[in-house]
Amino acid sequence: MADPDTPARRPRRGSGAVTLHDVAKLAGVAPITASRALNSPEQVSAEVRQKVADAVARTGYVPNLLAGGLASRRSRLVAAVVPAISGLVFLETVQSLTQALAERGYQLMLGQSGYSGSREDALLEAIIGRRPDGIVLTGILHSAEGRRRLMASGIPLVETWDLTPTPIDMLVGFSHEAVGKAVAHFLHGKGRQRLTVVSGDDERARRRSQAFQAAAVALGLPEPRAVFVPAPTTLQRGRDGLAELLQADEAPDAVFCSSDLLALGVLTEARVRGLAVPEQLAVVGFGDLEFAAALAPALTTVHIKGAAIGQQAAQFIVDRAEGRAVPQRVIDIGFHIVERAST
Amino acid sequence: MADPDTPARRPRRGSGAVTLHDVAKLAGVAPITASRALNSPEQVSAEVRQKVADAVARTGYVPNLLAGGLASRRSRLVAAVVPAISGLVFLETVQSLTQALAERGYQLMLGQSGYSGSREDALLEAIIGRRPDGIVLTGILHSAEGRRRLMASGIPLVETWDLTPTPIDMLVGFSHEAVGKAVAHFLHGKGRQRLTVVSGDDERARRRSQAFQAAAVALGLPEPRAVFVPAPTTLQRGRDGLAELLQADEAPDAVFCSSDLLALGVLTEARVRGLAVPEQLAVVGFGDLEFAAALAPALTTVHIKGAAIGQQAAQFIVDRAEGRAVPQRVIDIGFHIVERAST
DNA sequence: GTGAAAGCGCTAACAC
DNA sequence: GTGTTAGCGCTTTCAC
Repeated sequence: MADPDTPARRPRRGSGAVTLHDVAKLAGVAPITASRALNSPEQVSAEVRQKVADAVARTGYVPNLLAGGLASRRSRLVAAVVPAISGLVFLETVQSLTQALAERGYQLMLGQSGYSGSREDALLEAIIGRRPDGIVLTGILHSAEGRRRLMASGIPLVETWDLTPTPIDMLVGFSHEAVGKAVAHFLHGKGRQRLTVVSGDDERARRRSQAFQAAAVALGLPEPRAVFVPAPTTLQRGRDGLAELLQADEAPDAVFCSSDLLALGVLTEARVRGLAVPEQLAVVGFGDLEFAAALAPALTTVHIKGAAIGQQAAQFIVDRAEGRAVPQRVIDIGFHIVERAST
Repeated sequence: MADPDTPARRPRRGSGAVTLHDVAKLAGVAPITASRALNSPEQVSAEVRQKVADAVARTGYVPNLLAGGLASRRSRLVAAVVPAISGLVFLETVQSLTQALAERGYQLMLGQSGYSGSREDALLEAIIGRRPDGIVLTGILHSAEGRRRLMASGIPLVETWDLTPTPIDMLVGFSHEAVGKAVAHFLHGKGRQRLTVVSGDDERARRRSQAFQAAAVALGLPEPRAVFVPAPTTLQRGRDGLAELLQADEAPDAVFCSSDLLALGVLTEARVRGLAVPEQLAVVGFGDLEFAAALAPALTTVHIKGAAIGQQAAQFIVDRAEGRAVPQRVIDIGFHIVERAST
């Protein structure tokens, strides 16, 4: 029973899903009115609001955000890039970011760049191509080309977990150098003399370790020996790290670990070897993951407000996306050493 | 210097970004030809391919995937829903899923439903609205309404980490009941008599625990006492759990924990109390996270091939998205008990 | 192998 | 407060 007016050219058929058009027809209004009833209800009469709501409920309409994003140039999508979620340190940040964004009606897209940065370019293309309302970068961006593309894209960008001297756009982080220095001073203040480091070999962990070593030397201590293990850090690598440190002539009396997981490994290895913590060996971690406080002995560690970083990053991006001014574009969120039984 | 032909009506200006149109003009071809040069190069002459590639490089063109997705009805986006990434058990799955999808040109969108399921509806709307090419569900979907919407959306769906009798669409998982039963048999085989459980209170952990209890009874053992702690599980809750179990008249000689983190807590508490593992107390975890093997004593635990689950889920969705048949829609990936020093 | 036309489903811009 | 029109940037369909 073909319509006699049907043109010869076969029209492109839609996906079959309910569209705003269908809702509008059912509600007896124009599509744009239905759109307003859903997106800016205050612009529309209570009666229309009700009719549209009914039509939505009856049809099971779900707005097509691809179409909406294309038309409005607001995707309500935010991309986050982390080296690898299995690193654990960023988990809290990702979690709070997801949540803070969800509360404001935005969705998180997660990308993993890997610690090496090989897939970085493809990842950036996939991200920029989706025209997210913002990008959150956690950990360094390896390629200069990548930085250029991001700047060229004009998408609001937040760098986190670091305090670079030349931020691309916005930034919420802390100084890794300051962390290294603070831990050296802390251990020195505890009377420790033979400091050492077990660290992941990623760039920021290295910077903490180097600052730690430099500060120790500045305090008149011998230069701390350092063992670097491949990132991401694991318990096993912490055990291996301590084992390696113990091969030297002089036994260390303190270890600074670049992650709590490494520190747990060091604690484990020390226990197995009958090395008393903190009496013979002080152990300091980094991250203050949940388990740090519950270990026995409880782990002294550097606390980073990961949740606050995520929330602030969300705030930055949503403010920008909604056209609000962002006066303060760089925030040093700081850190603090949580002293527990392991030192 | 206004163009005299400019109509009175102000035209809607674009985002200012480079479009396929610009690339095509620069390459001296029609937009559709430029599109083909990028998306199906084999349909186009080498010469055109080169000219388009040059134009892309010169302009820094990044395809707008929102527009492409709207027109082609393929978003190259896959959504994953987990209760909370901080739960750790799903990390490996999410990681491998992200990676497997990225290799095939798809991007992962991550949603967290929370263990309670309160935000679930809003999350589903945000997901379905983006017309992903697939959805991966990890952990149960709480609301029946949610299930209905997902089915109605027609989006390929993979349920994971479980083996429900009535899958919505595709499924890759294992039986939690079988896990509980296997662990009970394992401990019984080791000669343990007074079995107990420390479990998260989420639905699947409960099912493992109940199957564990039922199997113990079937083996002629007394019914294992169970302590349930709020999900997500943590080290501290493992410590608390064991403390509570030890208050009873008869001390347990085995604990089955619903996660490795809980097990680490139990190990820690046992050590603090001078309870020898495995001599006085056998401990079994669940998940086989990286640290399980490196602990002292090394943790016996249930290994789940989280990475394989992620890869298979990716395979399922990509196959469907690209129109390939998926003959086997339900895969039991199994599990196995990794025996280590803690039992 | 290449192109013209017509949308995908939505919203910005302008009327009334 | 509501409607009309014209796109957003891309790809499908059909034609050559």
